[in-house]
Amino acid sequence: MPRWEPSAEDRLRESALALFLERGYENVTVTDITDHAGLTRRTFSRYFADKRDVLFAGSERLPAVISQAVRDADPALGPAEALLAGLAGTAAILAKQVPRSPERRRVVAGSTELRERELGKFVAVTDALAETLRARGATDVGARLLAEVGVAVFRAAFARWTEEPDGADFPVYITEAAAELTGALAPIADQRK
Amino acid sequence: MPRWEPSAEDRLRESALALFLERGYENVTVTDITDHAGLTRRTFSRYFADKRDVLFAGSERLPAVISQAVRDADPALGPAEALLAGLAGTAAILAKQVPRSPERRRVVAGSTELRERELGKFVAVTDALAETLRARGATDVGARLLAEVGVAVFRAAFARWTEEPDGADFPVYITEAAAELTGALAPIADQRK
DNA sequence: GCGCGTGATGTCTCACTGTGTCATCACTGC
DNA sequence: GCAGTGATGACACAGTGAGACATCACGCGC
Repeated sequence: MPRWEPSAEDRLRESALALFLERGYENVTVTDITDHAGLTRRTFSRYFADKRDVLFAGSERLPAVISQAVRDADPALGPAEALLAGLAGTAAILAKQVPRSPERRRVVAGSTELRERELGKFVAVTDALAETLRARGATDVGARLLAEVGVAVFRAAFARWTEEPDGADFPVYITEAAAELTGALAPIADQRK
Repeated sequence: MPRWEPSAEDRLRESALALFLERGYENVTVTDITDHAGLTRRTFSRYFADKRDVLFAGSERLPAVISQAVRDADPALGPAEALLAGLAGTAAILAKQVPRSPERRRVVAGSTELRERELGKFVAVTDALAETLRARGATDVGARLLAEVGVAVFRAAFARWTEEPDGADFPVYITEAAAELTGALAPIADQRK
């Protein structure tokens, strides 16, 4: 229930993104952001755990969303197939819901600190996915590795999608990346039997 | 060429690890570390970029070491096979060279901040590996994904190796993890053709 | 043997971050 | 109206990372 100027949180996020794009993440202080938004540093801390966090709004929901999608996949599918279906489904939703993805991506790519944080967010996704895949019958180590591969595929697809603004839909990139990976892994897989 | 008490850098690392193990990473300040080592905070900054860095000595060499191992693999091997061979080879060397791995691992596992930093280090490995795999004939996207999978396999193997002190050799865990992964991916791979 | 330069370390200082505590203000419901 | 509640501001403090400069120990040439 916002009372003052609407939605301090959104204003902070907007200001942050704008300033980061303009000067680069490292050259912007929290005070710069709050001044720009007409608020104080203390208020910033109430909405975001730290300076990096202002760029990762809603990411705490991603693990639940993705694993739910995998859980909801056709029960006849094995773990790996369910994983792919779930990723593609999530990508379709995400592509519409998350605004400013390309801008955010550019800022994150420009700072080691931010890339580290992003990786941390994906670890949460990996953990949740591994748990879900175990529940769908994968072995312990297999579930972990499958989850890790799934996240890698997701990130590769996400990168291409944001880099090609007028390219294909997000889910298309997912199946493409997965095909490319299994192709590259085929020599090892075949030798296995 | 150190002149005073031998090797300030090593003393700082030792002190840091000891204190982190004793009280936990978050509850130790840089001043605590330097006091313990008989040095000053300013000197700490000269050896390490930040507080986390004191736990990641030598990690900047890892990308070069691993990619060199992949480059050195039998030229007859394809990218994926060379990757596995290189990882196993590096693991064998690493297992002997890096001291205190289990302790370090325990500390890192106890702090989100440190886990993030570790992920960042592995990104450098992934980048170097992707470049090497491209040189060995993998496609752009395929090289990236293969590298990512390689790092995942490496980390899974590393985790098991440090968790089972009297278990098998590090390289054994690598081939085990790779086999498990290709097994889990088989359904997708088969459907591909 | 001696001073000199070089490099490692210490001292001092400052900007920035993250956080606790308390005051203040705007709106809600009575 | 008026008390209460919740968002925001003001102030303070510990911790970090970094610049500028002083200082000290060693190795070398004379």
